[in-house]
Amino acid sequence: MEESNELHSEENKNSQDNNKKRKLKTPAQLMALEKFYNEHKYPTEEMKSQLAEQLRLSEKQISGWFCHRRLKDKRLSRDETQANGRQDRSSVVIQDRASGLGQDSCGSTKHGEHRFVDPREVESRRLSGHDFTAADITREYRSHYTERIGDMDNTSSESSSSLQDRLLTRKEDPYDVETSRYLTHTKGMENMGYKPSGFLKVKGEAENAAITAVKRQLGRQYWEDGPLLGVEFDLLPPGAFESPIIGSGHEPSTIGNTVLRSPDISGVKGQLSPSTRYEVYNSRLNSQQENPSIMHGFDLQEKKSGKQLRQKLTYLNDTNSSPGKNFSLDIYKPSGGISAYNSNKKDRMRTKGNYGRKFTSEQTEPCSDEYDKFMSPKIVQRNEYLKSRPSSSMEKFDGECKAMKDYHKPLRRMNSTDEMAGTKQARVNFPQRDYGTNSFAQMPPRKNQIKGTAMEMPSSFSEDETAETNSSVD
DNA sequence: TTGTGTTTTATTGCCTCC
DNA sequence: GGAGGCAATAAAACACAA
Repeated sequence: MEESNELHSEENKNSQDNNKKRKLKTPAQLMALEKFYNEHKYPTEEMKSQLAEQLRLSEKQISGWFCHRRLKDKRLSRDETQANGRQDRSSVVIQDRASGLGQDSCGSTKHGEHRFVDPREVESRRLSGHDFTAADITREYRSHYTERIGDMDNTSSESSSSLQDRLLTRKEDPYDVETSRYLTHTKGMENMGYKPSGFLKVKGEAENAAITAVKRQLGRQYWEDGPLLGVEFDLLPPGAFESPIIGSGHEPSTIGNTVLRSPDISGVKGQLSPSTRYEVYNSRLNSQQENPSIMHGFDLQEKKSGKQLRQKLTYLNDTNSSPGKNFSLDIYKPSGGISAYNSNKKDRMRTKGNYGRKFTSEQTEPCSDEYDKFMSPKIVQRNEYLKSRPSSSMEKFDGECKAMKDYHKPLRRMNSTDEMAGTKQARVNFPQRDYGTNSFAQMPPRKNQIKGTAMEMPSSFSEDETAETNSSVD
C-alpha cells in the first residue's frame, strides 16, 4: 500500500496544486460520464483514457467516478429492493437472482455467487458482439436508439439493469402501469427478436403476475394506455401548473401501432419514480434547452408552488422516463441511479446537488460542445444515431462532440435582462407547447430548475431548435 | 443566516483475477 | 505482484427549513 500511498500523495500534490478541495464534475462531464456509463459500465482503459482526455479529467478520476457510479447503482438497487421487499418478497428473490446478470453492475468479486456472469464479460461481449447475432445487435441498437434516441437510458442487457430494476420493482406505485406497459412492450419486442436478458426476462414474467394480481384486486379493467390501474382522473385544466399538460398533451403519442398517452398525473400522489440528480438535471437541461426562458419563468413562479407541484412534475418527469414512455419520448434519460427512491427521500425528489451547484471559475466546462452534445435536442441526437452509428462509442463520442459544436454555435448566455425577457416569454410559450407529442423535455421543468446555475450553463437552445419547437407547436 | 441532511468526490484498504 | 474493483470513510458542496 505504500506504493499506492505514494501515488496518491503524488497525485494529491498535483491535484492540490490545482485545488486542494475536491472538484465537482461539471454538468458536461457528468453528462458525458453518465452517457458513457450507460453504455459501458466497465470501460476499458482505453475508453477511460479517451474519456479522461475529452473531459479533461484524470484517468483516476474517471475510474473513480465509474466505480462510485457503480456503487451508487448498486446501493440504490439494494435500497430499492429493501423498500420493495416487504411488499413483494418474491420480487426480491427475483431481483437477487437477476443481480447476477447485471444488477450488481460492479460485478463484485467478493460475491462469488454472482460471478457466474461477470458484468465485464457481458460488457465485453456486448462490445464484441458475442452472444448476439448481427441481427440482434441491429435490433438492439435500433431499439436502443429508437426507443430513446439521445436518451441515456439503455435497454441493453446489462448496462441498464439498474434502472430497469428500479423501474420494474415498484409494485406499489402507479408507475407500475408503465412497468406493465413496458413489459407488455417487451413481449412485443421478443416477438421482434429482442430478447430481454437476465433480469428483464425473469423480472418481467414475475412482474406480470404481480400486476395481474393487482388488477384483480382492483377488480377493474386495466387500461393499457389509460389512467393508472382503473383510476380515472379528471383532466387538468389547461392552465394547471402553468403548462399545458393536458390540452394537446393528452393527445396520445403514436408510434407504430402503439398508442402512448401521457399519464394523467392528477391525483397521483408521491411515489416518485427513481431519479438521479443527474436525471433531474438532465431533464432540466432538456427543458432548458428546449426553451431556456421557460425554465426561468417557470422557476420564478414555481417557487411558490411547493412540494406538491414538484412532486407532480417529478412524477411527470419520471413517468416520461419510464421505459414504456421511451418509445414515444425519446428523451435523454440516463439509467442512472436514484436520488430519491425510498420513503425517506420521496420528499426529496427535488433537484439538489450538482444541478444547483455553481461552478467556480476553476471549473471550466471541459468540452462545452461536449456538454451541448448531451444537452442537445433529441432531434439532433436522433439524426446522429440514425444517420450512422460510429463503430465505437468513443468515435460516436467524438463525432457527437464535433457535431454539437456546430449545432450550438449561436448559443450564448442570457444575461439578467434576457432572463427577465425569458420569463415573460415562457408565460407566453408555455400554453402553446404540445407535450403530448413531444418529449417531456418540453414539459415544464421543475422548481429550482437550474437554480442559480442557469446562467452559467451553456444553453443548447438554438434558432434551429426554436424553429423546431415552434413548428411542433404549430 | 444558520443548522441539518443529502449527495458527490476523493482516499484508502482489502479482495480477486490474471 | 499488478491491475481492477468494491467497500468504508471523510470531507466538500449543496438544498432546504427554521
